[in-house]
Amino acid sequence: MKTKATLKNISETLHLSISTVSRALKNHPDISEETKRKVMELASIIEYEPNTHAINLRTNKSKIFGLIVPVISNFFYHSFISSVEEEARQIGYSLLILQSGNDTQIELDNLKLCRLNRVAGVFVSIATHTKEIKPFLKLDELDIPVIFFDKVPSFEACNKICLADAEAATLAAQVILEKNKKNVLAIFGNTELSITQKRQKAFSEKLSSHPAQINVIITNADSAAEALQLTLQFCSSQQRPDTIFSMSDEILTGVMKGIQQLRLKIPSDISVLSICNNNFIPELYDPVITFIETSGSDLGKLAFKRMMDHLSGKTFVQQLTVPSRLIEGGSI
Amino acid sequence: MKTKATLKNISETLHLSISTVSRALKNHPDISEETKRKVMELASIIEYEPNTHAINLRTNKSKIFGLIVPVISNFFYHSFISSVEEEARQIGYSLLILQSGNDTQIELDNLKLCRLNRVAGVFVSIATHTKEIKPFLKLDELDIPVIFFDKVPSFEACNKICLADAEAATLAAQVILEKNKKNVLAIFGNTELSITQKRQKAFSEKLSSHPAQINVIITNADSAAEALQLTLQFCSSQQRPDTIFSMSDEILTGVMKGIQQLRLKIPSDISVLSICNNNFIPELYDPVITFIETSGSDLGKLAFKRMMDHLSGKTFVQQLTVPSRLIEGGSI
DNA sequence: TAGTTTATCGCAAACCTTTGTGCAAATGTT
DNA sequence: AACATTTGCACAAAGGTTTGCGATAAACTA
Repeated sequence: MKTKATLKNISETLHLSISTVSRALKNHPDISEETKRKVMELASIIEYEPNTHAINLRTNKSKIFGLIVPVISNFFYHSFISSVEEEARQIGYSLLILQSGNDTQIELDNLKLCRLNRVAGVFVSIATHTKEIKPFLKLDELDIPVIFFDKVPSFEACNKICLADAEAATLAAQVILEKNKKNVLAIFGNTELSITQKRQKAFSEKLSSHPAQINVIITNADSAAEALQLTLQFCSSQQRPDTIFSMSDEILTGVMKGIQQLRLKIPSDISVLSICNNNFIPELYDPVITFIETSGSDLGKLAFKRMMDHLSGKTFVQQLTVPSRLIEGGSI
Repeated sequence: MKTKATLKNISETLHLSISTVSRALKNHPDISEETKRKVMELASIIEYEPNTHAINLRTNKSKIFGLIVPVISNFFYHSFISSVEEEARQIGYSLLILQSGNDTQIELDNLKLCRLNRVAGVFVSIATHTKEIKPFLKLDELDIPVIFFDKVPSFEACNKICLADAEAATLAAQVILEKNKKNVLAIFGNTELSITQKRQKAFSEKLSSHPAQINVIITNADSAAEALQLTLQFCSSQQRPDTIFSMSDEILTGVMKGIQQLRLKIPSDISVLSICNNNFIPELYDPVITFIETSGSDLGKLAFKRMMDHLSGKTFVQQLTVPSRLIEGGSI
């Protein structure tokens, strides 16, 4: 005789109307204390749980945030997701996690999923080649806030939470200047990525603005393997650089593998400086690598805060930036 | 005049009933070709999309899988999640990702969320101290399959997909024997974890079953930092071990940091062997670390297949194991 | 006493879709 | 021509909850 616990069920047992039961459970002032007591008691006994789907249908919303990223197997997104999940959980929301695989079509499908599920909001880091942002704006029309983070569109009127890409690179260049390094091998990422362009530009400008005579070789690597090759190539000869700068965690791993292979000692033989998302990769090595942190979890917290603002009505558009900071290790 | 695209809306425009429109869109044989054409045309024009919440309410299901893990910031769960997400996406399902933080109470909350959202199924790796599995069985009663993976309860009658924990350790011991190593420092994880116990037991048994005189030191580390300390402690003296065995990725990172610090050469000064979830950590080093793979993504694929079986009616209970295999690097 | 407020609760619509059943007209069968 | 079948569609209920409004009776005011 396991009858489903519904408002209707309770109402029939107690000879009340459905609406009265509903209001009683919500502690509505229209309902007498006596009735509330009875309703709550029975509800607790039969373990009543409101039907989420019915509520969603009624309210045309759900207590779920959509989160679309190119890949979740990535240090940065990883810490971002963790951080957002944590915050969301505390206010009773969950995360619908979707990978685009950096494929614009899948991204569109994912976006559609968010729409169909009437998610409360969407966090999205767009695929590399995504140009069309109309589909994203479409969500905004449905009252679903869209917060872009990290990989954001160039379109102005939308919410963007970014890392201080240029600033991090400038900071790195500054460290190199302060440490009085003269021969730098700088390895950046794929030249098509805007983050690469920004960092490369800022890095070069900062160094060239300085009177000191610094020899800088700028290179680009698409993967850790390529970074490894570059490291081997440029560090094998006698006049190897005194410093290697890496733009990302991934590149750093390639660089470090090369350094191990060449049996170079850090920092006596060669110095290393990198931009990283957190201390995980830098602390794998001895000495710990000095790096500029561009924190994924900080970004997550900020993005979440922005989302909350939106949900509570502060719907103005804003572009925010998470500052980066130097974390000293012993590699430079 | 942006009217919402609903069946009702279409039906009114076309002077048809809602049910006819519904059936037309589903290509029901009862509806004439002519009518279908008109309905589909209009539906396409006004971009009709069925309301997921309404369907969910009707069917008492949703096209979402719940996935509960202690933490997502973990190599293993990470690759597991990625793999399941990928498979799910291909059949039009999504993932509701929930972290328990290894806290039994939060785990219960998450479970409740899955229940309330009427997820299609749940993948769960339970928290360390979770003993009570009734709440999990409750989902089964609601026709929501529960697939336990990795950290599974000892209770018999449930679906479990595990790694071959003992087998991996046995395989490791076997490699050590084959390579004729004599002095082994073995670092396992927290002794309270069942995975530690299983691996430690299998490892010891395999080694002790062999007639060769092998000197083994079994130690335990709760973190990478502790593994680092153990490595420094046991390898500083002249009679250091000829081999270090590590039970996990995390421990391996600690060991490797110690080895770098001591400037030991691999494999001439010391050999290294580890059990790892994938090639990520082992390939960070030079030479690449030889390891026994216990693949998270393979586990994910298997768990997903099991879930699909359940959803298509093959509801028998089963315990499956993902085999582990040796991936040769150059560290032993 | 008549009119007004207050407390308590029910009615019914709305959210949108799916589906069993009923019904009329068109077609087919002898 | 009389009956049986098929075709094409509509009606209505069900799924569970929320909420504006109306209704009743008790308590209060003048």
